[in-house]
Amino acid sequence: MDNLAAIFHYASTSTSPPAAASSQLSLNMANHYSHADHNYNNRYSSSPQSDDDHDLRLIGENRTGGSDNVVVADRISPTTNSFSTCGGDDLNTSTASAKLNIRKGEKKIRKPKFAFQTRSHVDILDDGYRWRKYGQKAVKNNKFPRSYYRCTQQGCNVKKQVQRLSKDEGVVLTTYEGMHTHPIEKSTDNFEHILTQMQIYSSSLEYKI
DNA sequence: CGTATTTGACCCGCGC
DNA sequence: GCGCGGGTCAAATACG
Repeated sequence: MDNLAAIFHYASTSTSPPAAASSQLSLNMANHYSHADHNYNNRYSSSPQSDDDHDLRLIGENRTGGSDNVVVADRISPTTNSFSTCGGDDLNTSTASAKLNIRKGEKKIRKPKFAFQTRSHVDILDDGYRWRKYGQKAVKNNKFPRSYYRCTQQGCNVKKQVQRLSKDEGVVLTTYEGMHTHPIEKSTDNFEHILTQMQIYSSSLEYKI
């Protein structure tokens, strides 16, 4: 999970204020994809294909405008090494946040966005949160539509976009926007649970030593 | 019957 | 100003 740690570090050192919120968001992201990893592998563990050993790779930061930045990561198969780096082309962030309305006297504040490319056969990766779909749009130069989701938790304004790349149909690009204001919903049988148990176990070991 | 999804309309920013 | 593309709304529909 070195790459995941790299993403965490990268995001937490981004210039988008406030740094604390950014750090927490990136931590959320790490949680997200820990879950995605776990569920994905569970779901396809019986698959004869062996390209389920994914790696999450940070492929750059897409910064447009003042404070709108997108951390783009890429989950690749180390066996085939066949990831595409078309995130910059297909992720149009110049207008993605244009709808963030400004009321009178308010300054335009763009939330940081974090995008991940995931090599997956399914569009919807189970990241542990409950999402409600509120829109779908055709994307230019892409035969697959982009889906828009909002976190169903009341008061939590986190959004995500999911789209499959037409350049590489095996790659799903997920863009998160905002920060969850609540704990993850699924509490059992997920990677975070396992991680927690591991931490408890390791700390108890330290205690014994 | 309550909740989630679908989908066309609408809004907004941007480039020409 | 106009058209285009992206993002959101909300009524209709589907689903459990």
